[in-house]
Amino acid sequence: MDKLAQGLGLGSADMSTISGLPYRIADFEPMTYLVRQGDVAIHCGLVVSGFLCSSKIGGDGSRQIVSFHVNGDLFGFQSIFLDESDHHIQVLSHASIFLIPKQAVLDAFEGNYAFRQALLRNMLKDLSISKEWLFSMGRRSALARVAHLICELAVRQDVAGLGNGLDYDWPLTQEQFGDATGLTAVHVNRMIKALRDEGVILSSKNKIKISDWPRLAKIADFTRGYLHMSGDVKIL
Amino acid sequence: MDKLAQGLGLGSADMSTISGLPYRIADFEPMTYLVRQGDVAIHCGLVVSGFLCSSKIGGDGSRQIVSFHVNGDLFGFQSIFLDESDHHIQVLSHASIFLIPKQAVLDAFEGNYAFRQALLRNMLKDLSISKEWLFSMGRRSALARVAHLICELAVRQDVAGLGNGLDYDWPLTQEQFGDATGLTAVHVNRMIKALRDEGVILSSKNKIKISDWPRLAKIADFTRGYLHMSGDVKIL
DNA sequence: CGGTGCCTTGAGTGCGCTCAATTAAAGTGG
DNA sequence: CCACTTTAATTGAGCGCACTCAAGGCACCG
Repeated sequence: MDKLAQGLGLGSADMSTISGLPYRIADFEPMTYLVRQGDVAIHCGLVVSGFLCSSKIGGDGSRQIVSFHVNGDLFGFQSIFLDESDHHIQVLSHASIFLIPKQAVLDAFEGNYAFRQALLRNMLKDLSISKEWLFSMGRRSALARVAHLICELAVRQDVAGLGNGLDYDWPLTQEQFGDATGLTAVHVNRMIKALRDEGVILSSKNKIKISDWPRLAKIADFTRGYLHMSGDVKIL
Repeated sequence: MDKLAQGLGLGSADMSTISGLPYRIADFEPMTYLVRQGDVAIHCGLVVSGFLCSSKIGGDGSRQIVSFHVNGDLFGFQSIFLDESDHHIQVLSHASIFLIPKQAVLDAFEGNYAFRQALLRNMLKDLSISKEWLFSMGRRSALARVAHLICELAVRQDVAGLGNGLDYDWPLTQEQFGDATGLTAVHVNRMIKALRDEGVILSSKNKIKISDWPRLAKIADFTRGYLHMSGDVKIL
């Protein structure tokens, strides 16, 4: 619960504001969908623990992951003013989620200073990450994109209190990795191999260890500014 | 001024809230930068008239446009909680802009219901568009991406009260078009030619006319849901 | 111990890029 | 009003990055 407050950028004193909401906590199995594209979403969410993604499916069935959600992240707010969700929200690991009814979110947004500020910060961060991803997709090579996402998740998982800085649980299959970077699973595999051969990472199925952060960051053209993290990051 | 209120989704009664802010209106020449990546931004903005873009420059100098701003759009809010801007904001046409000091934005966000709601809607829209662009960049072909941006700008300019639905002023050079779609100017040129040859658009240097909207939307895999427009659109 | 998912690697193809040259359009100054 | 400059659009030729299709390996799980 304290980690949660931290993740939201709230002091423990403010936590009453969050726990004052008519939330309910629910646990989910890996690969379950919280919201499907086209559904009418009734809840917004806050990740207590676990790893989620939002994705869009195109007319021809192709899939693009558009964001990840880790501990402390708020998500699902686009649907506040939109009846049908224009994206999926999917749990990728075991996860515990605060579910907050849409109307309660709007009420808290109006009535609760700490929540309002937290939501604003969260949305600005989300927006900033989206735009960095846009840059990645448009202008970075496959190798740089793969390296960049590894860097981003290292920092975000670290800030979320997971893993050990340069050494963390890798939450994605190569298929999902490809869906997030706009690549095919096959090509993601080759890029990971290239990074391994270069000696900048060590990876096994569910783990990753960054053995040469400066070089990886260089390959990725990674700077953490866009993550809007206030500090307390072990890396760099 | 009424168009402005409309763009913000505010009734004319609420306009006092906006004009109560300590704004100043400034006019800008095409191609001027309002904010540069790395600058400390002191203002946020609201487009009264004109066409702007936000862009990011990578370590190697490559450029990616990450969003456009048309009449009624609020922009530059990422810098509220971030000292240095992580992107450029550039005026592409002659433009009139409300400039609102950062602190006044925060004050209005706390003290002014209409402004708070407008900002929330604006950010959700911005986020939603970013994610649609991510899908475009990751999963759509060059032809579809080009077609998709033509569709998006048609609808947005239409809602902003510009142009004539399917017939509007095209605000971008092919270089900029490429920067927005993650393509080179040369390839954008070829894709436009393909759309012209297909008979779905007519284009001259500064104008575009969509001669077959259904087929263009089909090629683009375009649906306007993600634009969060409440209605009043001539197209479709 | 067979099944099933995921990772890995190879071979060949094509989309979008690079480099380069030409044309068209829009200023700009004499 | 016309030479001159500059910026944008257009088109061609060739290349390479990432894709597709395909086969095999490895680990986990019934």
